[in-house]
Amino acid sequence: MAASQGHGRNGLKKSPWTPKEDQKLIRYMKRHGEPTRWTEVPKLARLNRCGKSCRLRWSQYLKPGIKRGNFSQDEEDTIIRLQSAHGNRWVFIATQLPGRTDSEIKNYWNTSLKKKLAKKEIPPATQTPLFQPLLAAAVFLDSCANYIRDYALRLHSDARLPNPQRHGVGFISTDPTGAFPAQGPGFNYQAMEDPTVYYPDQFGPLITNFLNTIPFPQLNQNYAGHVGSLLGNIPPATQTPIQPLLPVADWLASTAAYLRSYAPGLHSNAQLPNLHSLHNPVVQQGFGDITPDPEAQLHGVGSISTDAAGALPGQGPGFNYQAMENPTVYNHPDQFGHLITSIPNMGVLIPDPKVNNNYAADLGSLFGNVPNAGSTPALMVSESSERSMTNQVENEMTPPTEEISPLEAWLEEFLSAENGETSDSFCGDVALV
DNA sequence: AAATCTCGCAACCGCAACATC
DNA sequence: GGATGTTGCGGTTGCGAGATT
Repeated sequence: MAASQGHGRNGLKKSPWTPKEDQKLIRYMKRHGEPTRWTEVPKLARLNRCGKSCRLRWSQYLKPGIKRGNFSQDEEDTIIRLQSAHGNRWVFIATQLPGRTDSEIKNYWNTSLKKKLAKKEIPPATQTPLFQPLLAAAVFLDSCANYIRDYALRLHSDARLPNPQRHGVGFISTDPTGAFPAQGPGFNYQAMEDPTVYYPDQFGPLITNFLNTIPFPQLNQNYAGHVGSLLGNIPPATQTPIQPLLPVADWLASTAAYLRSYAPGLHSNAQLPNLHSLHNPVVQQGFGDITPDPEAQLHGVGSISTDAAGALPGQGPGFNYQAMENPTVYNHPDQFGHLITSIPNMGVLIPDPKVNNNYAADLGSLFGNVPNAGSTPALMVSESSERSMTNQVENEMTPPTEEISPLEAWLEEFLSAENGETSDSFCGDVALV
């Protein structure tokens, strides 16, 4: 233990908990439930401990439902994946592993998993220059999605837009002081063009804060434009607000999931086919002395992709960075489409074609900031497993449509290419911009 | 058998954020 | 608005059991 055996300066005990102490604490918790002030607990439970120690003992070891013992392979995989994507955010990681505590996961990581990974000599993805910006973007997109879900679900059925005809774009905003007088608690749906309609725009500062956290000016611009256009596409007159809001949240969450899934795949020895296409000093600096391929200028967009079978020749293991518009740059078919098809439950897709286009354009901006990314398979990304709740609500609210979406059309085309037609035709279709 | 090493775990520490006075 | 108290989180440390020498 970090502290010396026995007692601290204030006379409180600082040593391993005894079964007798555990029983006292358990008894107290059974009688009174979780306290609002832990500092009161030692006194009331007659324990010679500080409140902090009691809280820790209860939340990490004594609380019912806490799972002890060896981690399963599934749990291990989850920890590795989440740690890679989110860093040492043990509390968050613990929420994905029912019954496990943040402390236990942290210990397991520090004592076991880290060493295992080191033995495999996997270069830490966190060292790559793209890693942090991608995750920063993912975190923000997730928070936006949560915002939207949270507020959408709180909407009353009689919630109304302040003046959609006049202001055009409705926008979601939070008001820290409470609700609009005429609307449900905690929810504003205000005109973005005219933030003074009800209150000063609260969303602006949020975006500003976010933009300051990531070193991708192009992403920033595209993001700001994107959010506006995304929400601007909502036809407010024909639907209650909840219907368009949830797909928006879906979109944001799926984009975040996409970023998270790719960031960990980056390796420090990855090579870019076209460094210049990124137009980003952070990335260029990070990749050091790699000489850009002048030929690659033609290809425009570099895109991150994984190769299920291994690496492309001359690149790092498990990582491709290839030109998306021209998958034959390295004489390999595009690996990106294959990866996407491996995502479970793909097919629950974003309903608004405009959203799709914006989405693809946004990805383009992330990976190279070139126009016309709209025909790339990036359109297809959807990780529905992370949004089951939303889907459930959405399915209840939205009547099923018979129309085939552009995304589904693309998927059919892709699958038919996979099932017999030459992969060249598939790649060509996808690659054309 | 004794000494030493290694490793996992439990507990504490320090800091930041938040709440209350 | 500032001071003080409380909580939550990630990092660190030392004990103790088992393995190795």
